Amino acid sequence: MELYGERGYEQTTVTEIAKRAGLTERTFFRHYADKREVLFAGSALLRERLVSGLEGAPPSAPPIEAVAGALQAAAAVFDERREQARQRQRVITANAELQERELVKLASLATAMREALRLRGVSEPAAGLAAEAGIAVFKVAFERWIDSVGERGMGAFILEGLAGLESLMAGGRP
Amino acid sequence: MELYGERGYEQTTVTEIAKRAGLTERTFFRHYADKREVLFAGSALLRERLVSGLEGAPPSAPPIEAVAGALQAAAAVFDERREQARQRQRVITANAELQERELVKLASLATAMREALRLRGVSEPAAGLAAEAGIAVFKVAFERWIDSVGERGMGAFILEGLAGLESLMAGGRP
DNA sequence: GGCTTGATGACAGTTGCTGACATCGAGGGT
DNA sequence: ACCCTCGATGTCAGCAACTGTCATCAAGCC
Repeated sequence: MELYGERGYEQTTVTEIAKRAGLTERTFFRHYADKREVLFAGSALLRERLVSGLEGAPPSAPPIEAVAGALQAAAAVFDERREQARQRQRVITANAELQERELVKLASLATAMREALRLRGVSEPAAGLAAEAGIAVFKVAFERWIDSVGERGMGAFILEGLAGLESLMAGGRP
Repeated sequence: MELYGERGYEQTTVTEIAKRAGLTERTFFRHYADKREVLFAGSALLRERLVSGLEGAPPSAPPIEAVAGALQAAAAVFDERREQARQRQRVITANAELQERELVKLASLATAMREALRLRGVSEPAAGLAAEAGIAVFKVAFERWIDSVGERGMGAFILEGLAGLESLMAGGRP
C-alpha cells in the first residue's frame, strides 16, 4: 500500500514490494496469487458478513429483506474504516486492472449471496436476481458514500438505494 | 477462436495466433490491446443497441420501461447467433481471466446505459440504479438462455427477469 | 542427535506486452 | 511518370509478471 500510494500501482514492481517487505519476489507469489490480490485480500471478510447476514435473517423474512439486512451488516465494515477505504479506492480507480479485479470480487460476493439465498429456500431465478440486485444497490451506495463529505454512514445510502430501486421497479419516475 | 477452441485459451500463445493469421505477434497487439480482447471486440455492438434502445424509447416512458426496451433490443443480437454465442461462452467460462474481462464489459454496458438514462433526464442515483439493475437482469437472463435447450428467444428470459425482480422488490416471496 | 515439515531463497525459463526504428505498398499531387 | 506522404506491417531488443524446480534452513518432534 505504501508503494502503491507513492508511485502508483503500475510503476511498482513486485521485486520492489518484496524488497520493502524484506522478502524475495518468489515468496511474494507464494502469499498472493498475483500482484493485484494484495489489495483485495480483505474482501473475504465482506463475504462472511454478507453470508452470515443472510443466515441470520428470520426464516419468514422475504428475500429482499434478508438481502437488505446483509447489506447493512456489510456496510458497517466500511464505516469502521472510512479513511482507509477511501485511500484504497483512490488506488483502484486510478488503474483499470484493479477495477477488473474489483468487479470479480463483487461478482464473487453476488455468487455467495445467491448460494446463501438458495439455502434459505429461495429458488432460481429469484435467488440470482435478488443477489445481483443487492450487489447493484451496494455498488451505487458505495460510490455515493465514497463521494460524500459528511459523516453519514454507508447504511443510509443502502437504504436509499433499496427504496429507489423498489420505486423504479414499480414503474416510478424519480 | 479456432485456436482457443482447439487447445484452450491459456495454452494458446499470441505468437501462434499471429502465425495462424499470417501476421507477426507485434501486429496482433496493434489490433487488440491484449490477448483477451479478441473475444470481446463485438461488445461494442451490444452497447450501441442498448444506447439506441434507450434513446428510441418514448420520452414519457418511465426509466424501467426504457431499460426493458433496450434489453430487448440487445437480446435480439444473441438470438441471431445462438450457436456462436454458446461456443464463445464455453471458452470464457473455462478461464478466469476471460471472466474478468467479461465483467468489465458488462460494467461498461452499465455505464453506457447510465449515461443514456441521464440524457433522458433521469437523475442520480436513479440512473445508476436502473442501469445496474438492468444489467443484473441481463446477466441472469443470459445465463438461463445459454443453459436452455429449446428455441426460446432470449427476450422471453429478459421479460421473466424483469417481472421477477419487480416482484422481489415489492417484497414478494417467489 | 537425527528426522520431518513448512517456509523461504536461488535461479532459470516462458510469455504477455511495449518502444524504437526500418520497410513497403497504395494513393495523391505535380 | 515521378516523387512523397502515410498507414500498416516487420524486426529486434527488452521489461516485468508469473512458474517450476531444487537447495536451504529453522522449528518442533521423536
